[in-house]
Order: sequence, then structure tokens, then C-alpha cells
Amino acid sequence: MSDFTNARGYPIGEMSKRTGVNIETVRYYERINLMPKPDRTAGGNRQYNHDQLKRLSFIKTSRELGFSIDEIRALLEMVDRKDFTCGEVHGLTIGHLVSVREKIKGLRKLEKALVEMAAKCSQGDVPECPILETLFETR
Amino acid sequence: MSDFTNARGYPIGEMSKRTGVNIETVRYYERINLMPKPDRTAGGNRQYNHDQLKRLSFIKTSRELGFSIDEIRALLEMVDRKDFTCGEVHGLTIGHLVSVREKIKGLRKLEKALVEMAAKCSQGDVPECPILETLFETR
DNA sequence: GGTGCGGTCTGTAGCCACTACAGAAGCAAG
DNA sequence: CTTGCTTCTGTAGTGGCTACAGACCGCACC
Repeated sequence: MSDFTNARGYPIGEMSKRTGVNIETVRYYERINLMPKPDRTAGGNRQYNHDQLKRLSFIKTSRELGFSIDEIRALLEMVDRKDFTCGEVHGLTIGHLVSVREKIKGLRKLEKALVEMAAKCSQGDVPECPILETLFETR
Repeated sequence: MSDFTNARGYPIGEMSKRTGVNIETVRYYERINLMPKPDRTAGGNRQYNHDQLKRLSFIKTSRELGFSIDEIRALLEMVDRKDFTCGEVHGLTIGHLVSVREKIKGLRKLEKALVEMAAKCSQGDVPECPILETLFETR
């Protein structure tokens, strides 16, 4: 088992394991300039440093929180330029929270409609179904 | 103003207006064999009939309820073959309901995390932000 | 019959955020 | 040096549309 804590840097697989981001996705993030181009070994393999590990971790956490790539890019650009205020970051977060709440609202409505439809259904063996009838209603 | 109730059939724009499905999307549904190939006028324009209008309406309603194209395809194939039971349709609906509920659960968790993060934030003018600190925490 | 204008045609490319290959090459342990 | 895992580049596919370009259709009006 290797020790990556000294100056050798992390290969892409180690980055993937530590962050839970798919290897292909790490390379994809590089291609779209969300991750910087890392150093390479003599043979051409990527070698990441600890800052880059932190950055990838940030991206992963943010994605799990539902931020879009563009939202994450905005956050990271502020960080890169060291040119942001806590208020700005708060604003971005709240904006995202609003859209998450809207999504929940939409799904709740949808849940309700599905429950209502399913309740009408006898679940029998017959080829007549109130669910299909509901769906086929002309608007 | 024309009257489409007689035998002339509906042009694609009328289908779009009546169902709320984008014209491009109607053609897309035909390409992926979700909608049948309609009749054509002498000049080559599509002419739909009332059954096709009902079918498109069904698709639209189902999409709004969050069914995937493949789920809708399954429903429509059962209808086309006239070979289904109410129980089968109920099963598909419940399966979908379960996945909707999972999505809601996920979003709720996410909402909670966002609220917690935002609460820690002073919203001040300073370039220090607990939100970013949280996001940058190594996993 | 001509003109004008909006609807429609086909085909292709783009969107988001990845994911999945193929085929070659690197790298580390034994 | 061999073995076998990891990584490389480049390209194409996913879902569910959407957005063009450039040509053609159809219908009202004169």
C-alpha cells in the first residue's frame, strides 16, 4: 500500500477513491475547466496535489447539494480570485435553496396526483383501468 | 377560423396548441416511435386524427406526472396490444410513486443542509464564509 | 392567377452532466 | 522481464428535448 502524503502527488484513481468522483468525471471536469490541468508524470499520467483534492471534494459536495456546474463554477471563481464576500456566497446559497423548495413543491403535487390515481384502481385482473382513463382524459 | 372536427385532420401546430406539446417535440416523439407516423397531405404536411390527439395528450399528462419516456412506452404498448390488466397498470404507477417519494426525501435532506449552512453565515462584507468552509471540508 | 405570409418540412447540432467504450501505453510488484 | 492493474486519448452515447437553417406548403385576399 502506497503512501501519497509525501511529494509524489495523487494519481487519478486515488482522487476518485478519496472523493467518490468517477475517474471519467474527474477528466471531464478538467476538460470543462472546472478542475485545473494537473502535473504529469514522465510517462504522461496525471498527478494531483492536496489543493486539487480539496477542490474536487468541494465540487463533489456541492454537486450532492444540487448546485449546478455553473453555480459551482461561480463559487470557485470567487474563491480563485479571492474576491468575494460572505454575503455573496450566502446569496447564491439562498437562491439555490429557493429552487430546491420549488422542486419539492412540484414533486409533492405529483405525489398527490399519483396517490389519487392509484386509489381509484381496483388492481383487478380486468383490462379496464381508471388510471389509464384518467391519463387519457382530453385536456 | 378553421374547423378541424370534420375529416381533414389536425396539422401539427393544432396538435401542439391543443396538448401544450412543442411542435419539435411532437416530431421527436414520432422519431422515437412513441407517436405513430401520421397521414400526410398531398404536399407532405402531417395530418393527425382524433385518436392521435388523445395519445399525445396521454403522453403529455404522463410526462407532467414524471413518468419517463420508457414508462410511457410500456403503458402505451399495453394499450396498443389491448393486453393489460388494471393490476399491471397499478404496479407501474406505484413503482413510479416510490421513486417520486425517494426524490422528495433526497431533496428534503438537501434543503436541511442548505438551511443549516446558510444559518451559519453572517452575510457580512468580509471575505470569510462558513458556507465555503463547510463545502471545503475534506470528506 | 398571382402574391404574401405564416405554418410546416428535413436534417443536423446543441443542451446538461456525465458515462462507456476501444485500443494503446504507463507503472509497480514479484 | 513479465504480469496485471491503472491510466491515457478520443469519440460516441445517454435522456428528453430544443434550436436552428433553408426550403417548401397552404390558404386568404386581390
